[in-house]
Amino acid sequence: MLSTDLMTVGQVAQRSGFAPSALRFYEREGLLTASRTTGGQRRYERSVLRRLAFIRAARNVGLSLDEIVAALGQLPGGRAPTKADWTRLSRAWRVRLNDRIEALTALRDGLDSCIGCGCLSLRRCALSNPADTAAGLGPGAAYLPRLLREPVEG
Amino acid sequence: MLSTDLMTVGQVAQRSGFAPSALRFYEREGLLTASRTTGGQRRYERSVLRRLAFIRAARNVGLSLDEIVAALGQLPGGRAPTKADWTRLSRAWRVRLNDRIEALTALRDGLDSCIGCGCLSLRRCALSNPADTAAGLGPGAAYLPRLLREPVEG
DNA sequence: CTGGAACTTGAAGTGCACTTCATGTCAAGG
DNA sequence: CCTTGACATGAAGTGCACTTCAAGTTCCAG
Repeated sequence: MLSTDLMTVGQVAQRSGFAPSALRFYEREGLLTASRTTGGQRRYERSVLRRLAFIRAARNVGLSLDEIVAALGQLPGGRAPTKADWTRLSRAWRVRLNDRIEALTALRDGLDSCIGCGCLSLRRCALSNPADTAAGLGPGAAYLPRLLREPVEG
Repeated sequence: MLSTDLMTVGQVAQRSGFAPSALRFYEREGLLTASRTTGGQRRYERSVLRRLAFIRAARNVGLSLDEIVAALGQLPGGRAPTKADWTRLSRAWRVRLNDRIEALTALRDGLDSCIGCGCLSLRRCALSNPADTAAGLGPGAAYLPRLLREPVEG
């Protein structure tokens, strides 16, 4: 057992569920920091687990690592996030989640109505046929929830 | 105007919202077929638009191209899908969508309870700490496909 | 003090879904 | 016929998020 409460990569990996290679990668990318032993090995404070939980939650919400770096940057350096910090982030995430849920639900309901209407040709239903009915509205077309459409040129 | 109802890549691209390079890529990957002019240029039948709509819908549901190839393979060659074909596919998709919706909803509710409970440490709440309870889910827990991870607006 | 697991690094590899590039050919309006 | 924009090809590149590899070093229980 280690003499301090510092953790090795292996321990952090086990406790966080991230692979050691991911932890090193995150450090290179500026998402994590770690102190070093005289021999050069990483030693993590326990707070890194919170940070990793934060990172995982953010990934689950759909943020890219760049966005997470930005979000972490908004939490004033070093110190634990205040309730205000957390609330602000949470609110932004909540919006994202709601958008996604809404988009997926719309898609699912479209699918249901497709089954219901029995449109065999896949020609009329909104789910399968965005291009023809809405060609004038631009690529990717209309009925598909905006969030679920590809970022095609505008 | 072309003498037949066949379409060029450019036209299909414009009508479908997929880039020409994507259409060529899809052909290489076996998702599409096209006839050729004597000069070797691709000519698409109009049905390709249905197929592309199908592909887009499948992508929106979160299927990989490999999965889409498999799904398309289940539609007996050439002929239009029967109601049974469509129902079977739809059911599978519906399950996927429900899983996603459920996961996101759980995440959002976790977020809500985080705000509500004011847990500043990010230590106990379900949102920030899935790792301990779900480390077995694998690295990064990237259950959100790239399609669902769009940049934050605003 | 020692053996071996765990750690270090930079570079390269992986997988997905495409896009871009270089170079050359085709099609159709004027 | 000629020009020009659209099309063809294979190879290589992109971006994300990591993982794997090779070769060497460190830590610490026994």
